[in-house]
Amino acid sequence: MLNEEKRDITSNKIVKVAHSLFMEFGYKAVSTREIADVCGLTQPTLYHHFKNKKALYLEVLRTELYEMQIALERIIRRYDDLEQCLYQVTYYILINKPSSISQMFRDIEIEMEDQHRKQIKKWWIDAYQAPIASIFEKGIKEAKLRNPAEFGTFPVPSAYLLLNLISTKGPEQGQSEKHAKEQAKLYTRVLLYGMSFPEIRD
Amino acid sequence: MLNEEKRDITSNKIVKVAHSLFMEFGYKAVSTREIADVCGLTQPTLYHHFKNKKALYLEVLRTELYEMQIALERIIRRYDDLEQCLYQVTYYILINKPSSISQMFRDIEIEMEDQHRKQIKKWWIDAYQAPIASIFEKGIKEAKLRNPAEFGTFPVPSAYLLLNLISTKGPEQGQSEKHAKEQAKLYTRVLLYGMSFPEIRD
DNA sequence: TAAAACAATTATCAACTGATAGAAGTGTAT
DNA sequence: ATACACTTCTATCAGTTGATAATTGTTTTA
Repeated sequence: MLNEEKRDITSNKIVKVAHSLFMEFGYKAVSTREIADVCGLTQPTLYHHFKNKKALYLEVLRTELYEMQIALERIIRRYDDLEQCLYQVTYYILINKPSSISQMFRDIEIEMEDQHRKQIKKWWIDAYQAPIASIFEKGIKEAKLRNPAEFGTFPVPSAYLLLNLISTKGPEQGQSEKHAKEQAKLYTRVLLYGMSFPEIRD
Repeated sequence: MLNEEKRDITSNKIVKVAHSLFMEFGYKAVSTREIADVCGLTQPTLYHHFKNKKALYLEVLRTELYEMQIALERIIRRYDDLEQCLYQVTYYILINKPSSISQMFRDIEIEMEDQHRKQIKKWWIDAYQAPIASIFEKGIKEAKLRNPAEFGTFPVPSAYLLLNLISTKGPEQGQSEKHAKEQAKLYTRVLLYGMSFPEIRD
């Protein structure tokens, strides 16, 4: 095996393992030794591949957010119907991000320095905010959604409404594969149509 | 000053400080020395008032959740109208819990042992889930909300819909006092009436 | 094949973690 | 005033943290 390949393989494995650990337990709660152990490596080896723990976390975020951006843009391109599109996006995030978004926010806010935060924010906007906001923007243009000026549902805040619904995991909500479909359906329906009886809206 | 008073004062201060630190940075990221420093005490003093770090965290949760329970029950008793009640509850949580709920979930899930988790879950249900679910239950009984069997909006899942909307804080949402009112209004309206044009609902 | 480049190791570091023991100080009660 | 209870302190512990230096072994290149 070439050294170049070897390096890539190891680096990718580290990033992959670090990703799952960081997202589940948070930046501070995961030690570099834990990551190395799961990878079958010794801890100093991580420092051969990444400058320090923060650099590794940054790389985790970069790959994570880039993959999400590609996936969401593909879904949005594929589905033209507003409700269908929202459902697919919601389902994809539910399946692929088991409760990692809020953890991410905290770690970015607390553990990262300003210089990195700006870079991460850019990645975040490209990956989540912009794609999802574009769905709502289209819905508004096509007059399928309420007047944002009256209801406060501008594209970007609307994107966060959806993301908030998705991202927090309650103390007893497991995320099975079929349950995710039901949840995605519920989220999109409530977001679009609300919980009240349509007949008695004043 | 009586020794008894002194002890209570110190204990309360520790709990109060620990509360703000734990909720902002998470259980693992906050050291007992940090808590002691903010209290103007030395670290071993904490161990005179609490058996260990976990016991302190438990006490923090207990007081926090109990206060929330009292407050929510009071609000629900006061406001009879569904929308008004949801708005007030949302506003209260937004003001008093700056993004601490999701952090709490994580810490309970990850850092606590099973025996404590069950106790905490009970506190949680009494403080958040049951009161908020009761609002939706009433709305369903009064036929102000959709048929849960068709829409999936049973009282308890509905409560989590609201809590999810409230609890996650995006990467750029500050929580000023006036902004909280707008946000609370937006959340309740969207939850009840949805984002779509009422006219073109099929 | 020799040497240069590279990956991964062992050994180690200072700083920090939660936690304990025992002394010192402070207030209470007889 | 003396004895006691209680609060807080200093000193210290073993374990863990992120990080570095020097070494070993492997691969690539000349």
